[in-house]
Order: sequence, then structure tokens, then C-alpha cells
Amino acid sequence: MAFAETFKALSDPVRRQILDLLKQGPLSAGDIGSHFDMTGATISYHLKILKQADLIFESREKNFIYYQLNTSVLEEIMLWISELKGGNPDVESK
Amino acid sequence: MAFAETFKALSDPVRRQILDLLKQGPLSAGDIGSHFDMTGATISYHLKILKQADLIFESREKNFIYYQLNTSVLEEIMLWISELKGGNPDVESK
DNA sequence: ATGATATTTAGAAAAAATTCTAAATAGATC
DNA sequence: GATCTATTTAGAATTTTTTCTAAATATCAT
Repeated sequence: MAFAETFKALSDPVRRQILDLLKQGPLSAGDIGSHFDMTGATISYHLKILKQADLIFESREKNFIYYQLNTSVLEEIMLWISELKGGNPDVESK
Repeated sequence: MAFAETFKALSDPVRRQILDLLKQGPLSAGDIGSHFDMTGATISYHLKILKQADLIFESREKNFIYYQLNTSVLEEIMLWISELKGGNPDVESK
């Protein structure tokens, strides 16, 4: 399920930092890579994971591929966490 | 940092299911284990990860160790996700 | 103290994730 | 077309995570 993929994608610090970078707006793969001490291939791998998790999407322009945040999936995650917080009747009733 | 540990802890489906079980209230390690086709040692491993991430805490009673949810850390995660959603000036045009 | 039950720890094996180098693709420019 | 630049893909090496078995610990009950 896509739900599990999203949690997996969010579990890596590099990928979370990529998402943080994209808060400011779209960036090319190269721009993103310049923030890390890693090869482009590795960045590409992380972008693929984020893409599969629907956390980012790409748009091709001239020679570049720009990535940007796709926040829609985050709602689901928020909901899951929110229900985890709120759904304990034992604590509520005592 | 503890933040990264929490995301890691949430990234495994078994551990998320454990948290889901604990929504109903405290359960012993054995009770939790009975919901999975895994050895007690493996369950114990997952409980350790959740404990280290501060997502659960234990209380010992007679021969058992009861685990329960600790929702306080979830606020941080929610906040991080929330800021990811809201913090794009390009989209928001503020 | 002995034996039974509940759980954890240690260590090894298996599976999955991360990273690299080298090669491949695709579009842009000469 | 040839070639440069940006990025991805393939495959292998490394590291991390998950799982197991066996042994250890701790508490309870006899």
C-alpha cells in the first residue's frame, strides 16, 4: 500500500531534508544534490523513493527535471497520527 | 536526535500495528505478540525500538510488562508535517 | 529453593536500504 | 550528426534492519 511507502520514505533524514528544501519551491535534481555530499546517482535514488511515495512530483523543463512537494499525501499521515493520539477510551474514561 | 528515531520507529508496519493495538489500552508483551506470527524475541525487539523512540512506555505488574502509548512525541511529528504542508510561499503566495 | 511463566538479551542469518562507480538516456547547442 | 550537460539506471559493495534460536533474567507460585 502507498501508506506504508510514505512512512518508509519519511524515515530517512536525507529525504526529509530534501522535502524541507522543496518547501521553498521547485528545485532541479542538481540543485538538490548540491546540498549534500553524495553522488547524483544517490540523490536520484532518494528522489525516486520520494516520488514513489507520492511526496514529490517532477516536471521536465528544457534540460532539467524540477521536483516539487506534493502535500496531499501528508493529510493521510496526519490523520493516522491524529487518530493514534485521540483514540484511547481507557485513558479518556478514567 | 530523538526526532529521527521517531520517524524510523514509525516506518515499520509491525510497529505501527503495535501502536494501533495499544490505542485500546495497555497490553502485555505477550498479548501484543499473540497478534503476530513472530517470536517473542522479535516482538521484544520492536518494543525496544518503540520505547527508544518514546512512542510507548512500560509499567511492570506482577510477572508481566505492560506497554502503553505515549502520545506526547506525536505532536512533534505532526508539527513537522504540518509545516511541510503550510510552508510553501510559492503556492500560498503570502 | 524449585519450577513455571513472561520477557529480554546475545549472536548469527537473512533481508532490505543506502551508497558508489560506470554506463545509459535524453534534451540542448553547436 | 557530434557533443555537452543533467539526470537516471544497472550492478556491486557496504551498512542497517529484521528475524530467528538459544540462553539469560526476573517474577511468581508452590
